[in-house]
Formats: sequence, structure tokens, C-alpha cells
Amino acid sequence: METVGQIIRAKREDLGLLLRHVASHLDIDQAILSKIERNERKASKENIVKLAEILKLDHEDLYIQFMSDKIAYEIVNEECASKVLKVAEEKVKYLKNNYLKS
Amino acid sequence: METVGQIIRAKREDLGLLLRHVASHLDIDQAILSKIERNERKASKENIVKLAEILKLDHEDLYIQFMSDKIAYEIVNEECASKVLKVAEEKVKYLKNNYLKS
DNA sequence: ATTTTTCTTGACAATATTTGTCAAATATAA
DNA sequence: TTATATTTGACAAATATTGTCAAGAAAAAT
Repeated sequence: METVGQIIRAKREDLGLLLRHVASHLDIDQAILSKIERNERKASKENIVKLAEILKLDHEDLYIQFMSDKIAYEIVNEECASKVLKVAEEKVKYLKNNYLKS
Repeated sequence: METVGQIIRAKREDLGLLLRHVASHLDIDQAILSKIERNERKASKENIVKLAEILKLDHEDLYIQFMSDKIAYEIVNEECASKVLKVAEEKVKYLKNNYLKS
């Protein structure tokens, strides 16, 4: 079970890229990227898009890891975390069927 | 499939309470409560606690509705919404087992 | 073992989002 | 119509997010 930060660091090192190279592609200071990789800060959605590019990761996969990290972090301390996710899933299905039929 | 706003409005009207009465118990302007009930604004966690009190709703149930609304709203526009929730659930289980054993 | 390079840390700043107020407009009900 | 309740939108304050910078620590190269 990897965090989005772990995935990013692993792939960056695989490709032999430096923090400052990747960070400059994202247009942020390397300090932030360092923190993102260690899960001390959350990436922005824009960061994620550019990270997928430069690290040659599948964009959707990375995005899923990013959002699931964010959501898991929001509720992991609650007893009822699993219940919340189940209800959320029902709501998503309902909304998709009833309001978002494109 | 009800939103947290719908639940609150229904129960408030059931109890015959006015926006301004409930809002004053929450220590907010009635304008906000009006918006919360119509899902134009999100409640804060504190709002939810006090709403459960004054509306005699089960605190955990209301909290689950509140959080699931919030999460569903965050991802409903994404293709991969269901996938995100599934991965989030795995992460929550993993974290609870490995880091939060109290 | 010293120097160079990379990464990490923490204080701070800018910006965006959240959470709220207020007063006027609208809707509902007496 | 008048009184009461709700809604709306412009605005303000507080908080959270997203970032910079520079100095310190760690790792790698010479």
C-alpha cells in the first residue's frame, strides 16, 4: 500500500532525476517537492498533472492515488470511516445516474 | 438518497423550528443555515455537532451524511470516482491496521 | 576527510478558500 | 396588506493552502 509521495519518489529515483529538475518542471521550489514525496505536504492537482508527465506515470493512476490519499487522510481517524466511504459511493452512483447523464 | 441539507431542513420543519432559532443555537447568521439546507454552502464540523443536538438527530448518522456528501461532491465529476473510493477504502483499512492500533 | 552536491527543515509570504455578517429582496402566511 | 420567514448577493474576517527562501543536514564524489 503506497502513498502518492512514495510512488513519486520511487519513480523519480528510478529515472535518476533530481528534486530540482522535477520541481522546476512543476514550477515550484524543490523544498515543496521534497515535502510532497515525504507526505509532509499535499500536492496540488496541477502538480499531479505535471508529475505524471515528467515521471512518465499514467495520469489517471497517479490521480487516483492522489485523491484516495487525500480522502483516506480526511477520515482515517474516524470510527465510521468505512461507513462514510460506502455512503459516499452510493451518493456518487446516484448523482451520476440522475444528474450527470451527459 | 438525501443530502445532509435535506435532512436538516426536513427535521427542522418537523420540529417547527425557525431558521433564526436554529441558527442562533449554532451561533451563525440564519443566511448561512438557509444556504446549508439548500446545499449552497457546506456546514462546518462544529455546525454539524450543534445541529445534531438541537434537531435531536443521531450525531454519528448526521456526521456520516455530512462527510459522505463532502467526499461525493469532491469526486463526482471524475470518471474514476468509484475507483478512487475503493482505493481510499483499502488505504483506510491498511492505515487502521498498521498505524492506529490503539 | 574535505569539498561538492543533494535533500530537508522551518520561518515566512502570498493567495485561495472557507466561514461568516449584513441588509435588502423575495416569498409565505395572517 | 401587513407581518413574518426565507433567500440572495455583496462584502469581510479567519483559516488553510501553496509557495519562496536561506540555512542546516545528509550523501556522494574527489
